[in-house]
Amino acid sequence: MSKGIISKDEDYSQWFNDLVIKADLAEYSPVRGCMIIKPYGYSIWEKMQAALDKMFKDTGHSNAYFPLLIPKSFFSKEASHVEGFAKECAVVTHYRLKNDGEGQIIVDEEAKLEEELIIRPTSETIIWNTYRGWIQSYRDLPILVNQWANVMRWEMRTRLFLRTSEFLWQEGHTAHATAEEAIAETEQMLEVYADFVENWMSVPVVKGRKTANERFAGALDTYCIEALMQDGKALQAGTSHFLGQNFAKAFDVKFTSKEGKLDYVWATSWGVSTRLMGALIMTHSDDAGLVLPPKLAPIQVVAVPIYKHDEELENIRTYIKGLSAELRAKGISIKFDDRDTQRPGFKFAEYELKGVPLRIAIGSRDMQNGTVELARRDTKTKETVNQEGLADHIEQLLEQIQKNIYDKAFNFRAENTVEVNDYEEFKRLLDEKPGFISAHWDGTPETEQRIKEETKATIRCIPLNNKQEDGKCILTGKPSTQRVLFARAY
RNA sequence: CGGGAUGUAGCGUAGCCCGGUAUCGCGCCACAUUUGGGAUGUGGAGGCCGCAGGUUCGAAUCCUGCCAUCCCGACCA
Repeated sequence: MSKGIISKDEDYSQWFNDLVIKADLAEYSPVRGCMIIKPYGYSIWEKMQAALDKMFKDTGHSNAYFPLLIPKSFFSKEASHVEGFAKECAVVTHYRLKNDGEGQIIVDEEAKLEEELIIRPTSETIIWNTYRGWIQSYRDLPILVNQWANVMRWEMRTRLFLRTSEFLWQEGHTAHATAEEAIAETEQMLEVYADFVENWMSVPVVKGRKTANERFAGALDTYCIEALMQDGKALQAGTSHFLGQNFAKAFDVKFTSKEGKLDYVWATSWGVSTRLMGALIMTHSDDAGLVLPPKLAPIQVVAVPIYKHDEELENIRTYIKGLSAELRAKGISIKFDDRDTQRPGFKFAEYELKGVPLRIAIGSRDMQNGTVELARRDTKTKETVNQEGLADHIEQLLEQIQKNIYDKAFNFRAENTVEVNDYEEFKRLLDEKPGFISAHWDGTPETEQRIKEETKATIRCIPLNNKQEDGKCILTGKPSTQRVLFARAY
C-alpha cells in the first residue's frame, strides 16, 4: 500500500478520495462542492479533450461558445426541462458590491438585476434560443455544433470528479430536418463515446437506452454508456439525447422544407464530463495508486537514473537522450527524472502513485551490460532488457498495457454481471456481490420506482441489440420480452 | 435538507474530562554521509489551537452562538 492511501478493500470511497489528492489530480477548493483540478489531473483531461475533439470534428462537428449566463425566463419555456434542473440552479441576482463603511464588502441592493440570470446547468435553452435566428430553411440544416465549457449544478452532495457543483464537459447540440436524421446523429455520437471510452480509456461499457424515469429532462430518448466500477457500482459515462421537437417548439425554431412546408426542427444533445476522470481512476487503479492507460497518460515512460558520480549520470543522460529521440519519433512521451534531490526508491513510489505506465531504471551496471530495467505499472512486473531495440519494445509494451487493463476491466465486469430471475436473489446479490444484474422487468415506471425504493438499484439501461426472450418481471411476475440491466449507481 | 463525525504548523495527530501559553510523526530549511524500492545523522524554522462572544487573575481546555469541511441518506452527469 502506498503512503497515505487507504486500501480500497477497506474503504472504497476513502481510497478514491485519497488517490485523487495524493496523485495530485485535484484538491478541494474554498467553495463547497467545487474542486481545483491540478496540472497533473488537468493534463489527463486535456488528452481526453484532444482525442474527443478530433472524433467530433471527424464526424463533421464544429466548436462554438455560448454564454455562461442564461436569462431565467428561458428555463420556463420547456416544461420538463425546468422541472429537471430548477432545484439545482445557481442564480445571479446582483451585479455590484459595495463597502458597508465598516470594512465589509456587501452586495449592493441597488444593483439588483431586472431579470435574474442562471449559471448554466446545461445549454439547451440558450442554444435553441440562438438557433431560432440561424435556421430558416432546410438549406441551413443540419447544424452540428459542440462546445467545451463549464456548467454548474448545485448538487446536494458532491464527490471529487464524480459529482462536483461545477464541472467541465463538452455538450454537442445539433439541429436536423428530420427525426430519422436526428436519431441517427444521437446513435452516432453514442458510438463515438463508446469508442473513446473503450479504446482510449480502456474502460468497457454497455451501450443502451434509458427508461422513461431516467431520461434527460426534455428528451424523447436518452442513449447512454454504462461502466462498472471496482466496487460493483455502475457509472454513467456518457449520454446522447434525442430531443425530438421539444426545444424547437419551446423556442419556436421552424424551417421551410424542400417541399415548402413549415415544420419544427429536430434536435439532439450529447455530453461527457470530467466525471470520465472518475471512471478512469476507479476502473483501473489499485492500492499503490493510479493506473493510467498509455494513450491518456501525461507521461508514458519515465526514466530514473541510478548513479554515484556525475560522469555516470552524464553517460546515462547521453543514452536517454538518444532513446528519447527514438521514442518521440514514435509519438511516445518520456520523462528523464534526473532530480538529485530525491532518491530512486522515492521516485519509483511516486511514479507508481501517478500511474506512469512504464518505468525505466538505469544505472552503471546496466550501462556496462547494455541493458535497462523495465517495470510495468499495470502488472507491477520488472524485466531486464537489452538497450538494443528498446524503443520498439516499449512501443509494443504500451500497446499491451492499453489492452491488458481493458481486458482486466472487461473480465471484472463479466464476473460481476449475472442474470437473475428471482427478487430475493436480486436483493441478496446487490448486498453480497454488487455488480450488473440482468433481469426481466414489466416495463412500467411504477415497478422500476418500487425496485429503486426497496433496493436502491436502478435500471442503468436497456442494452442495445438486446436479446429478445420471454420472461417474468422479477418484482410483479408480469410478462416481459427482454432483460434490462440493474445496478446501484454513482 | 435529515443523520453522523471532525476542525490544533503544509499534512496527520496528542493535550480537553481535571484551566497555567502546545506533544509526537511526516514534510520543510542547512550541512555531512548516502543513491538498484519511499535514506541516515546533527542542527534549525514554522502556531490568529475554525470564528465570535462569555466565565476566569489566566482558556486549545469550561459555557453560548456561529462557520466550515468530510462521511452516510434523499437528489443527480
